Amino acid sequence: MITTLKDIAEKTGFSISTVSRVLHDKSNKSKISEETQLKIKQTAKDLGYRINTLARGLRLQKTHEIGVIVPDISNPFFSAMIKNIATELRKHGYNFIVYDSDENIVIERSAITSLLGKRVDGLIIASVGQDFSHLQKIRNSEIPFVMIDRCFDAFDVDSVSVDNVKGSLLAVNYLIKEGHSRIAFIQGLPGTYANETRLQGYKSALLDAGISIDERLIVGDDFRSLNGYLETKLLLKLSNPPTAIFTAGDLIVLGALEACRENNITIPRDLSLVTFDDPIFASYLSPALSAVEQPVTKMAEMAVALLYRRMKNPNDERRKVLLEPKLNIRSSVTRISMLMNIKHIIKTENTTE
Amino acid sequence: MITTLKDIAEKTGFSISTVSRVLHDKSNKSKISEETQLKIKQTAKDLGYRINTLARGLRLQKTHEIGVIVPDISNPFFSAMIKNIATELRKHGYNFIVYDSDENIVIERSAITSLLGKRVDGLIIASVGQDFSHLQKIRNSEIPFVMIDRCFDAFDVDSVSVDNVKGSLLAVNYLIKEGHSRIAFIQGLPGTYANETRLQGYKSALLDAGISIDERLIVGDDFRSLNGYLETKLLLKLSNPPTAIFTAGDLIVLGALEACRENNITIPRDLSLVTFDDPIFASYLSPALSAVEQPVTKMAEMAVALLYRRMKNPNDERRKVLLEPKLNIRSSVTRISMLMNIKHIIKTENTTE
DNA sequence: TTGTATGCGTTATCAA
DNA sequence: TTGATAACGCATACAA
Repeated sequence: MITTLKDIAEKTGFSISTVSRVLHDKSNKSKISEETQLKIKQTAKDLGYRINTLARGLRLQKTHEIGVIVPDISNPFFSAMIKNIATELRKHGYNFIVYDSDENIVIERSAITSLLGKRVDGLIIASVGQDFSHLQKIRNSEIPFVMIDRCFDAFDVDSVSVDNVKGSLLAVNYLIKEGHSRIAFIQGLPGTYANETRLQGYKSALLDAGISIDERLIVGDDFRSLNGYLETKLLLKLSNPPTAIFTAGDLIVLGALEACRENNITIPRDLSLVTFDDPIFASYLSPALSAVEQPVTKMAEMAVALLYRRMKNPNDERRKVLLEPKLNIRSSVTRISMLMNIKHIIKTENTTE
Repeated sequence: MITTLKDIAEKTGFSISTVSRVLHDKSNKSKISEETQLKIKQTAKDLGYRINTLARGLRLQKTHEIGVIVPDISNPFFSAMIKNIATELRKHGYNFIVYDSDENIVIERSAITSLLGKRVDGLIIASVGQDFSHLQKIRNSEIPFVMIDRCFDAFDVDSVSVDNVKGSLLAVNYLIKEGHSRIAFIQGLPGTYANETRLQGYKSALLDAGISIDERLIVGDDFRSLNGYLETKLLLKLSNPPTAIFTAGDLIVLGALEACRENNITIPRDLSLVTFDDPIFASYLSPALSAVEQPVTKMAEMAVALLYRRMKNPNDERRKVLLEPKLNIRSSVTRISMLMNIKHIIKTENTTE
């Protein structure tokens, strides 16, 4: 059987309250004799007592737990984020519970329900992000929460994300500077904050450079690798294929690489590639991948800081923090001239039946 | 305020039990009039009622939660494992809570305490694995649990892991077949099941081939990338450096690659490389990495199956499941002749000051 | 068909 | 210094 305070009380002859005080009350208010303390602590140990946090949480109306929801734990960006959030929360003495919504808003909703059912003291959410009606409800209740990475412009809550528009600008401007004008964008999940802002950056970079937007070069609908694979295959089949691809996330680019390899496309010779996100393995890929890096650690720190502030001062004004992205130039982009561009087109037409 | 059954009872005029039955009792035992049901359900919705799972768990002595502990969420192998466990548990209608022990046995212990405090119905643990006294306690209590990936031979519990010895044999035999005899092994955390079994496979492969073991070629002490980096640097400085390195995990090999790049070592020309674990990005690395693949999905399925079985039949005999590894040969290994071997040594001495 | 009463394990208030 | 008791929110045996 699982040992409870009652068991210890019966065994030692003291009351439940005394046992509880000895075992859990740090406040030192009531002085309990050394002898009693020792006896109780010893039998607690003997019986393998472990506090029931369900009961404690119920009684205290506080769990000291923070709920965290991310769209995909196996995405290196998010697993790094989780690690950093964990470290940060531990400093504040909080525990946390992670949920993976699998990029699925239905699962996200049930994750929130589940977390609120557990009466977590706060919530950090990287939303799938197509809709925020379910989040509106949280904001209206008194539970503190902050959004991270996947936010909504139109939704007034504490949030921290990277400046996605700027990140895309950095990447696409770089491609343009290297002579590219047919630049494709493989999107993540449409309608999500991360995707729309990155798309926006892509478009304005082109527009600013006087390059008109070719809608056939804006493709894809998912942040996972299969999407990158499929869309790259299709892009390569275009009669006038792009000379460069900019992908919206680190998993997408992996799929793109796979497609290129299958089609015997050598990067950067035949095709240039830049991606949003800069996973740990980017510099070891073949070729080393130029990528837009997000400040994950800082994002996690900020998110926890915002959450903590909101827990202490529930009525502070809400803040939206935008962090700086950074372009890491490696070797997946080639400089092209007009002539090379034409050569490239002819060649691609021949190789991809 | 957070809505409770009581609030709904007061608002509708029915008793708490009736409300509870309408909202949660699927057993259809007590017939409650359509009218009552509708009224209660409606006000529950209006008031934004969410069940308090702390209270329910306390009352039911069942939480329908499974605790999962892994040494490092950001390790692609474990994050993939988590995803698969999640999928599998969902099928059985279970929720789950993940903890990251950060390869730290102290954190692992507190994770277990925390999880048991939450009264999870079962536990799946990939232990840091140097010691199992804390796990012994769990086994002696009645909570079902299974170990995954990181097990203990001497500890009789349900467990599922890959045949690590065989995995190493596969990798090292392959290197030997390609002409290598000076093969280094960069370990993970010593004293852990995964590490010791992989080391054992490494050693017996060498011994079987009549190659004596050079202890200077067995290095490292951690599954993370920094370890791979440092040890590779040191190995390259040896007066008689290895012609091949076998690493114990996917993060280690990333560090090794970094070290090689910094020292202008070209793989596989100057050095061959094989690793345990086959992360999603292995085939896109430069060069594509030959790797020992673990059947993650099957491992997760088996773990959940074992756990489920133990929950239904607590007294079944305990099982240790060993799954088959698979060597994926790509292009990080070169065949060497005796002559090349000598050339290599001379060259390496020149390049690495 | 619905209500009453009890207890799950804990903490806090009040009393001794 | 210690104990009795109520309450947290819920589910269920038993009553009505």
